[in-house]
Amino acid sequence: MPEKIIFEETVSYLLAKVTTAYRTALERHMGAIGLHGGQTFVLLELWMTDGLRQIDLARRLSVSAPTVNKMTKGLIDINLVKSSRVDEDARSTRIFLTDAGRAIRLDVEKQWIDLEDECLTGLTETERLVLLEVLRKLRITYTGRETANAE
Amino acid sequence: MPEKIIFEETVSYLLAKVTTAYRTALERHMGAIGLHGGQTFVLLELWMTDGLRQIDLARRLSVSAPTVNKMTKGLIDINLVKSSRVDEDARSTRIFLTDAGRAIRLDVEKQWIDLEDECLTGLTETERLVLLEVLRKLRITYTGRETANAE
DNA sequence: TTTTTAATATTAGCACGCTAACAATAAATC
DNA sequence: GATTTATTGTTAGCGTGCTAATATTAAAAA
Repeated sequence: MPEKIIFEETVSYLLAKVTTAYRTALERHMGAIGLHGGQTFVLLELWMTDGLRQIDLARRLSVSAPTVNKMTKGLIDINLVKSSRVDEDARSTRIFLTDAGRAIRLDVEKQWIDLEDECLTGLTETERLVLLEVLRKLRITYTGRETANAE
Repeated sequence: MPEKIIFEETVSYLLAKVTTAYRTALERHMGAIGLHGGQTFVLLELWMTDGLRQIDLARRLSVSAPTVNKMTKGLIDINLVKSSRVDEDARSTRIFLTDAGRAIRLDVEKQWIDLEDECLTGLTETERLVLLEVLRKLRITYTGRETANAE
């Protein structure tokens, strides 16, 4: 007999519900300081390593090249980042932070703390630690990568 | 002294990485049977309660009215669902499953089992149970609702 | 050296999330 | 009954993810 699957009781189902809701919360928090969700993660990478090429960002963020292209365009439009062609390779452009791009870090950190507090509401410390570990595993499962700093 | 926040070690950061990757995995699995991620969840609701209005779907799925409008249009285009105006209220339309819309359930269940298996790769049974509980809590935190069957 | 292949950025177009704005209808209020 | 308010669906437009296709340039192979 084929076992009847109950969608609502699967991890995948709940994960889908949470992912949608979480992205909305992220947009709300970052929108408060004039940023969008995806743009925030580009800035995070540039704060670690300024002057990355689009292809580098795509690899570190685990997103496609066109997605990076749009996100950096958005950041250029609001003057947080600028793009420079380099002599070494006429194909690629390097993305550099502007002064404003460096300065907004404090605001992002403040919002991030709020976002994290909201996220942890109702979770015990044990649940938080297990969740961290499980999310790391899920990240590897889906992206095949543990950290952003990969070649 | 302001504590230095390490984004990569927050739940929010990992959640963001996993959400993006998970949505891609969902698209891949459902794409294999000609569906998109969002459409799948509309079907799930209609399998439970056929003939819902768009506003009902929006509430149960915790998404906006325009989003439901687009997703149902997509389902109508591929003939899994049809929309009927009702006498009782000239504003609203009710969404009904077609025969194909009922029939595709078996394919979705099959894909869903694969999706769930992939998701659970590398997790222990304890981690799975804690994850389920935590995801339920996160869902409430972000949507203020525990189940889909809310008014 | 010439040709082929690979790498990088970009454009077009789709799904799915959102908000804002609008039309039509129903319900409530005066 | 007439007016106001609320509900429902829809359109327009944007960000963020994707794939496919294209131009340009670099690297490899012939």
